[in-house]
Amino acid sequence: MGQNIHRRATIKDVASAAGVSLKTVSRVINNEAGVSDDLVRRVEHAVLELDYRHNLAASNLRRGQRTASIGVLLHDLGNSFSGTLLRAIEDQARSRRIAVFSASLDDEPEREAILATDLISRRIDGLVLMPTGNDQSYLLADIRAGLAVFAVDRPANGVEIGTVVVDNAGGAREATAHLAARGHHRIACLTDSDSIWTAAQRRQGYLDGLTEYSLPLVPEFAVSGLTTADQATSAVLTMMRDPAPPTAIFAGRNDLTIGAVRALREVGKQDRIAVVGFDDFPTSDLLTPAITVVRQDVHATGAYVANLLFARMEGAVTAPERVVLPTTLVPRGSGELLPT
Amino acid sequence: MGQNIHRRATIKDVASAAGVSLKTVSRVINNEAGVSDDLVRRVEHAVLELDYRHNLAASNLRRGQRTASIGVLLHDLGNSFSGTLLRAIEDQARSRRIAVFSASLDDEPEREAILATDLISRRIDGLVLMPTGNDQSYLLADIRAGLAVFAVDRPANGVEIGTVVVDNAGGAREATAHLAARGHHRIACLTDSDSIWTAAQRRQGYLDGLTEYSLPLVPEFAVSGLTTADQATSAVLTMMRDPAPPTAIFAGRNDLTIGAVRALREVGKQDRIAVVGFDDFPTSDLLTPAITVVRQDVHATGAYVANLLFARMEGAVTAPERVVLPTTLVPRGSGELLPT
DNA sequence: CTGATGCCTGACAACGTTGTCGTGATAAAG
DNA sequence: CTTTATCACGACAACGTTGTCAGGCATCAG
Repeated sequence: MGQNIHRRATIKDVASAAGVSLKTVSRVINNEAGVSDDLVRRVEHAVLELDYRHNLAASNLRRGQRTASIGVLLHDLGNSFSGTLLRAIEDQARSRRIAVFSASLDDEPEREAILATDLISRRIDGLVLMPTGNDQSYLLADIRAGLAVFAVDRPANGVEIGTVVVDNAGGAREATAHLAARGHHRIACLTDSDSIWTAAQRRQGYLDGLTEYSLPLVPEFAVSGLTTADQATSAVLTMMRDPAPPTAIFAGRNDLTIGAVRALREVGKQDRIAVVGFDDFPTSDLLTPAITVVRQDVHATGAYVANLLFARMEGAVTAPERVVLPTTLVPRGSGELLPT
Repeated sequence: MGQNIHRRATIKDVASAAGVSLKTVSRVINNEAGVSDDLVRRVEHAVLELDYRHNLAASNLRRGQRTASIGVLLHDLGNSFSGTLLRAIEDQARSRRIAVFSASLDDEPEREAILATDLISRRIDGLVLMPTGNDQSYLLADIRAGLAVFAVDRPANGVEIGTVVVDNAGGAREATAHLAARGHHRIACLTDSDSIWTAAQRRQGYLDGLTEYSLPLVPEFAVSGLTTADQATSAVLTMMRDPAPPTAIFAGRNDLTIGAVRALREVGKQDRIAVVGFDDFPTSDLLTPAITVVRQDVHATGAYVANLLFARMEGAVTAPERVVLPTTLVPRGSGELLPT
């Protein structure tokens, strides 16, 4: 039943307790054939007796190569987007008994490099990365050494790696067109900093939508650099003071959508200004009006990239390609309000 | 600049490239004093030349003991509760350069044991666990061997370990009292299965609240075993068909709250039936009426348990105790509706 | 010039495990 | 009864790293 010593039992301890050699214990632990039933029993008994726990690090060292672990570096594990991605990847990892290291990058390139190299020191077999810096070439040598790396949500730079993204520009274009088709001429656009690839793509899609309907771009209504819901709220409040304010808003991320809705509530215009948001959120159907969104299937994205990763880890040789998953516009009310 | 070989460089390779001994390379890598500037330069050059990456597994094996990694086993990394906990723990880990393994348990005891022992094989130094099974005694030997373990959100069984929970019963009691104080006599209660500790605690708090106001328990209104929002919706719809339906609802988890709100919308009673939910959610202020909730500070909980864990890992010796963090009732409207 | 002192450096063993190979015993075949 | 094949088991080295210790060299005091 274990003793009070602090040192953990090793196969050496198990071996002497069972009166066999190291190698025999190793064989029993790894379910190798060719050990008599009697010895198997004695070893198993000693294992329980000494609370022996296999040391995977030592095993991996000796066996070389694989550690059956991967790293997942995303924007912020606390938000539902990254959380859902992580969960989807984890589900694929579980069935293969692969352990998952995860961490948040918070859009800090330096952190990305530190965390990635730390994980590489731990000899992860694979890495799913939501690139933050504009240079991932530090991964080159490790990729050559056999590390499987895939980018998700955004492309990487300086390395040719497989990438899974959604059709940000297409979804944003569709959202904008959806509004324009209903007669809106002054459509605002809220996005995060252009240095964030998804934000830039969505803004571009918005511009495409305007072009498609021959609508002029009103620079004051196309605000980028919005990081938080609160910033979106004040941006919208500012616009609403314009003599000819927008009659519709395209919000480039769910927190910005929420910020925009708060602003419209504040000025009592939530039933008159149309809103389409990029990215769904749990209670979007419960707001009044319910929020029309461009939905991306985050879980599917995670599952997709995980499958690519594990296939590569299991030996598949594929050229690095960019997979673009589709988005879906979900009309719920807010996006179907007509201009007043 | 690296070659096309697949084998990774080891300090041995670096040593021969730099024309020094293994040990000197090791010294340079670990920033140990007592190496001449000339050799340091030569070694550093060889390190870059060969794309050498330190092998932490081998290092840990030799150094014994610590791996500077922890495990975090929570209910579901994809939901915001677990996600926020993970993020809070990760933030504490980061500053200590500790890597985090994480996984979801989905309330499956078997999975808990498998994942925990897998992580122990990898010699994690610490573990934060949201216990799922009713027996965590399998951790006993590892705790004796020095593994730091803390439970979060729910207590563990079969082991005496430090635990951080919120005042589920107190918060639920307060919510119920809040409604009763406004004249509600028929208050419904929606909770998950009693086998889930938090659910049972919240139900108990509800019962305490009824007792405090000398209200009778109407069994049909106190529904447990609700797992999903949809189940909450249908439970509420059923109640609403009662000749004397509840005038207020206490929902024991945020998804159940959302399910209840959907049901009330469906029967057009969202402005007449009061609702208080346990656990806040992002848009609770944007619904009409805005939802009154009992809030727990999930990030603080995670930070708290992480600090306990790291303090223990750094040598603090503390008796296993249960920390109960407070909850806050946030009135927003739905909980202040008066009985009709 | 000798001995002591200090600084660099490297040889070696060890961490816990497993692959390789050899040994002895037993069984099957001649 | 001898030869060969088969089987169970163990000795040993190695995975990549670092702690220990000893040796070489230069410096400095006597």
